[in-house]
Amino acid sequence: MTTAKPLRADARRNRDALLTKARELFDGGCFNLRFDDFAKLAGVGIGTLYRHFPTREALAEAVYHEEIVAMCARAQELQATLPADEALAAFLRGFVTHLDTHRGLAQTLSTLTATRSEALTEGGQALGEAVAGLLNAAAEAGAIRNDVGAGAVMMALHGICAAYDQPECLTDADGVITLVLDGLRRR
Amino acid sequence: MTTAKPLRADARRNRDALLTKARELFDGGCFNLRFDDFAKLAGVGIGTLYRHFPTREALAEAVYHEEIVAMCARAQELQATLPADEALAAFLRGFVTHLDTHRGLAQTLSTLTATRSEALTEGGQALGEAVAGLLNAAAEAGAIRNDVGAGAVMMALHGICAAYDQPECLTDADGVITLVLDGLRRR
DNA sequence: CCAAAATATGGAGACAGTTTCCGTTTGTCA
DNA sequence: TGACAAACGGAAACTGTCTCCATATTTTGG
Repeated sequence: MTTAKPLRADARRNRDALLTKARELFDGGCFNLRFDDFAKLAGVGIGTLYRHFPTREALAEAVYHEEIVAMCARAQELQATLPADEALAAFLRGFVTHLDTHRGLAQTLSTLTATRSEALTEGGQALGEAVAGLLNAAAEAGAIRNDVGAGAVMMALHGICAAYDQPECLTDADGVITLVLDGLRRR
Repeated sequence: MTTAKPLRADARRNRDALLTKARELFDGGCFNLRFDDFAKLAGVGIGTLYRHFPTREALAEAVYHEEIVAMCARAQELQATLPADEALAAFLRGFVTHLDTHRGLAQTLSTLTATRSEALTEGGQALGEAVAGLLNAAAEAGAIRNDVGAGAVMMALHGICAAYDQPECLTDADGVITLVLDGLRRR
């Protein structure tokens, strides 16, 4: 999935420039900038922009994808260095923190990707698997119940992402995580 | 908020036709139908459509608003007829059920309203207050903890709404509700 | 019941953002 | 270094959105 296409040097350069600029603008909260202006801002022609990212959503997806990959890596890392239940808690809390430091990005991505796409579902799945890994490990260690799946936890996270524009959200986000962790604890 | 404008007979008729058609189409999953085609479908001119609902989002909001009003009424009713903790549980479970029977609508509304608006926030607040009412009653009755606010529960619900397009969602949605209810229980 | 006033209608056309297309430029490989 | 392939840029065509106003409908008051 990562290979299969040896991109020409300038093409890669442009693609990266677009992606970088996109992340920057998205993080700043610009989600409906004119598409051709965006090309200008990134220093490439409109045609080039379109060749790399046929739609506004494709661009968002690419950024989103990078984000997911980083998240999954983090899950892996935590799982390898902490006890199962701590890894799970750390991941979930870290998720909220990350979101909080990239509010703009989160908000923009959730807006821009509202029209569900294949790539998006796929990304969600990848993240879901990472969460499932954390949950399974904790369940096997006897630290949490095993009758509620990773999908449920993903939904809760999704809720946090989706709501990330209200003022008091950090408190509420923490509340959700608390509810999820407490709800998961074997009683 | 409900009064203040005695609408002319034909105006009301057209408005209702638009709203009804919108609900029907949204429920069927059509969220990016051409706006002028939509007008034709509802049997009115484009100008009329625009006069009543200046944007696509305004239309979505109107439908969303009706939905919220119904939800709030339900909360009120449950609260009046059941013990606090049962009312809360019934409301949350009912929420999922309702969503499940109107998948298309839920999905469309969440897509269409991704660009947050004032009216939307307002609607969310109304629903949030209804949930807060249920929570407070249950907390006072000593059935649940009181250190997690309604906002957190709202976020979880939001997550359920937002994720409502995956195949296995009912199970996961139930999982979320279970986690929330168990997480809320005083330990 | 009718005329005047008020309100609403519809859709042609102006407009803005999107997307295609192709002549030119840049990179690659032998 | 030359020839070929890949990528570039942006003018122009296209597509959906939204405005505007002459026409039609409803309401009001005499």
